Amino acid sequence: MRKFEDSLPLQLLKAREATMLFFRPLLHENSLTEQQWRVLRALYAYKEMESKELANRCCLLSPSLTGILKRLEQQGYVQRRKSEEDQRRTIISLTDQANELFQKLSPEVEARYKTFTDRYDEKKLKMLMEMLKELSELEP
Amino acid sequence: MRKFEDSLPLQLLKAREATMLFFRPLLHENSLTEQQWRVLRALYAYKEMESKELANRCCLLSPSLTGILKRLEQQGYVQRRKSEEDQRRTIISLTDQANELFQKLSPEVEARYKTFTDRYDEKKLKMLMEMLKELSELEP
DNA sequence: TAGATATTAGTAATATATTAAGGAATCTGC
DNA sequence: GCAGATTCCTTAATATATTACTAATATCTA
Repeated sequence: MRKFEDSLPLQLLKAREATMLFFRPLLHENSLTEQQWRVLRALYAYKEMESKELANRCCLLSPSLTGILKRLEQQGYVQRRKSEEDQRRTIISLTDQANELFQKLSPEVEARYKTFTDRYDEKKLKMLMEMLKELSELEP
Repeated sequence: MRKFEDSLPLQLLKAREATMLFFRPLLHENSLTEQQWRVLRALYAYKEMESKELANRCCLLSPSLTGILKRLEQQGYVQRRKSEEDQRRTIISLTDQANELFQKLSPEVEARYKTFTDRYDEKKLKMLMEMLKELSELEP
């Protein structure tokens, strides 16, 4: 078997961890988990979404999303309503409070992104993103 | 702020998920979680290790490792002993039963790895691994 | 249109992730 | 030698991950 360190899933995990070190402190200062932030960002980009689409975009399973949304709702960041056409579907959107949070955090997020790209060349980053995208589209 | 899909942590997560789709069914057939398998592989590669080193290599935090080791011990795959020199340290190693598991699983793991490299060019994979390694060595 | 099937969100149970805090063993400076 | 700091592992509490299952609704088919 290949060497332990040559495991691709392990290296992806380590790379992700190293990247998050740049951003996690900022989230933590604002009492947000990584997953909560992912959900908020997706909703900020797409305005409103059904639960299932949100889970797919955020790479979350629906039982996880259920709990995350419950807590985000308690914190006043998201709201839910039932779809008119299909009563099974729930449509989720951001509150004004969440939009205000984005106004407040965006500059700092970008600043930390710059700190990151100061250390990891942007051209290399772009190439990496393309390779990752291709990888993520594979199917067994 | 950048587009939601341009988030590097998200793409790393998706790439990892896509990769695991090749291997997870095999682990599941053998009642192993991803993390349990990571620990077993590390121990297989390094024979025996202290708890702390094991956690570092596997990218796990020690409270998680405590539970994982407890369950692996119950399943008969690992054994623990106290270090002679330093009574705080626990040294972990594989049982014979775990080594037998590797004999049984190795061929199938390699087969699935080949299925993977049939779809994702090995030269590209090598380049990707190098970029990931560089990324994982960054510090904020 | 009744009845089978599929889809969506959610619940339940267990495993892991994360932060904080704990006890025991070791080290350090004095 | 010893008080205080440090290190290692563990527990506690909460959040998330994963699989299996359920309830409600929607769709399809005979």
